Amino acid sequence: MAGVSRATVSRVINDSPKVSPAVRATVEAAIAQLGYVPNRAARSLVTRRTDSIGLVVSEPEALVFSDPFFAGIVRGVSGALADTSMQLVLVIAQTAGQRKKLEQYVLNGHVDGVLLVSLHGDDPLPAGLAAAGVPAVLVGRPVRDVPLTWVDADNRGGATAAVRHLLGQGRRRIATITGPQDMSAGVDRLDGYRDALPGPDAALIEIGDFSEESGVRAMTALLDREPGLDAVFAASDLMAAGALRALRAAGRGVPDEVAVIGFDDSIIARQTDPALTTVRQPVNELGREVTRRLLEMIGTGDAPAPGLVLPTELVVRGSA
Amino acid sequence: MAGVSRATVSRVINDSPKVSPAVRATVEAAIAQLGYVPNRAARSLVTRRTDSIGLVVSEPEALVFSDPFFAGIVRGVSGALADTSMQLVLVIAQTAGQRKKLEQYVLNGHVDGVLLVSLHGDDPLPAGLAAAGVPAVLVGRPVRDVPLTWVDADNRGGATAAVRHLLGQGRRRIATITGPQDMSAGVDRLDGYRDALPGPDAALIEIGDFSEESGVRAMTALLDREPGLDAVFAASDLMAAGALRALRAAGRGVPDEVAVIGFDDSIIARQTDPALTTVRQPVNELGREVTRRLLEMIGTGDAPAPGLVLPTELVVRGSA
DNA sequence: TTGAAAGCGCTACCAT
DNA sequence: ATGGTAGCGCTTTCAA
Repeated sequence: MAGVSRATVSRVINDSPKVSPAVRATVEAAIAQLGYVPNRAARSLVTRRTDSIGLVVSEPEALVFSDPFFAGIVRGVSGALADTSMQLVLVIAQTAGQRKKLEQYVLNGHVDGVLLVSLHGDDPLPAGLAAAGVPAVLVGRPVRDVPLTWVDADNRGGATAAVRHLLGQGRRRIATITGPQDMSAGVDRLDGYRDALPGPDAALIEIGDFSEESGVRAMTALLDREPGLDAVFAASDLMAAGALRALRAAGRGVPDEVAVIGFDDSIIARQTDPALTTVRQPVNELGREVTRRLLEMIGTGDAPAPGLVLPTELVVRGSA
Repeated sequence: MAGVSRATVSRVINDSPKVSPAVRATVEAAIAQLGYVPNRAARSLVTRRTDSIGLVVSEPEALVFSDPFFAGIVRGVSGALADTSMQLVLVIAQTAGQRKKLEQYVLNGHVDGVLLVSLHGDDPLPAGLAAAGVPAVLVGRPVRDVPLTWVDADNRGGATAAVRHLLGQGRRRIATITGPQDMSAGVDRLDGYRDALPGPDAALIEIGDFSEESGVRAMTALLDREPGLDAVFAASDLMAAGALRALRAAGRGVPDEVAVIGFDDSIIARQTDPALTTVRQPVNELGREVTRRLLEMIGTGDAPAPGLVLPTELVVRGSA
């Protein structure tokens, strides 16, 4: 229609500098009129790029999706991808079989790069990706050392700020309900708690899994063991909500008798009674930043930059 | 490696019946040993299929992601896709420009089929897809008639059940906070309310947008207009939570003075004080079923089956 | 600055 | 039941 060769059309589409302005205009007009859209598969076949990135959630628990954290990440990622021609492929593996397929899929160049979310310490995927040279960025600091970039919220600092807030209110027996210790978010938030409390008491630490039920269980155990506690820092809002419930069941007043702080500033933090004092993470920025890094890696093929920690912020509400 | 031609390998991979068992075994062994995975782009180029479906969220509000409803859908969809070779592509369009790109993307065969979520009445996309013959299934009944299949929860029945529950408790001035009236979930839940209340009073109806803030606003307006109301049915848990807050601010006791029922049975329903009586939707099944339908349409190219309504269930907690 | 043509890896048709 | 091979739509040399 434009009276030029396929090669020229291709150059126009790919913004090649060596096309005369006149020809470019003609071709663009033809493209517009025909509503022509390049065939992705054909292009992909020759360029060996797929123009898509995978958001990989390799997590046995179905929990992740309901998690506001994940929702924020998706929003950030998709926002950063919006004015790109990149597509977002959601790759989810819950069973062992699916994880195997996932690995093959990702390692075989079906996506140009990978964003890894909700990593557990024993997951072999990051190392595999790094070894295979697949561009990949982690959402959250890896527990074990991996030659991949990552972006994380300042979990440790946020936890410390939370505990200091409790100390500042005169609380002296401050317990904590941790996240899973095979995830950096779990480890770091516990480390932050320890930072603020020199010589912490092991009896004041109970391990949870971020879920509300685990919060109930942990709080119950803590009250049993340490009836004199006057505050608790939970490593997730969900666990804090569970703790609230257990405290109510035990007849303890919040925040008078026991102060409670959560983590995430998720939507439930404002619904509990009293509303949760909590630590906000910049989830959107996190999603944006991991995407930016991944796109850069894909573009330049460059070595991974060092990890980046984004600041967290204490949000004070009624529970502490 | 197997000592056969590419054609035979292709037949093995595509489960062609005309391959001798012996050869098939040899080829499969070679495939396993080489870790060979077919190139998706090349295959796509010749088959004109992409082996991926799009989950299209064409919604100006960022709200959707935080919505537990959406999370459940994603889980259902990805579950139904798990033992398939289909990939899930998340297509999100928030701005007008993105919506335009989305339309082109989808209409140009970049996915084999489309799942549409969170549809507003004025969205031209469903009709466009139907006209273009792109397999598509709607999550939720369309407001305007569209020649596409859909699967929805029984919003109307659920709302009726909720209001009947209130009537059964002796409530007589039952107000409602509706969802947006350009979405079927908003319309149907209002219709269900009307079904249970012969000759409803327009003063008892206030329109919201599913968000918590709109719940606060609507409840405040209702109290202002109808101080004598003794119950309110909100078309979402978020709005119910907002209503709870407004009621507390107004000094009304829940459920004694005013009973409250929400919709969705989302995670916040158990966190509010009192916990929300609400209507549960089978989100997971919804996701599964739309996916099943889409896969069938893609497979057979068949005409759309009639819409399907999945039952909802009243979950009684403290607020009513 | 433009065009001709080779091939990307696969499937599907036609032979055998 | 198997192999040979054309060709899917595009990008990218290489020539002109």
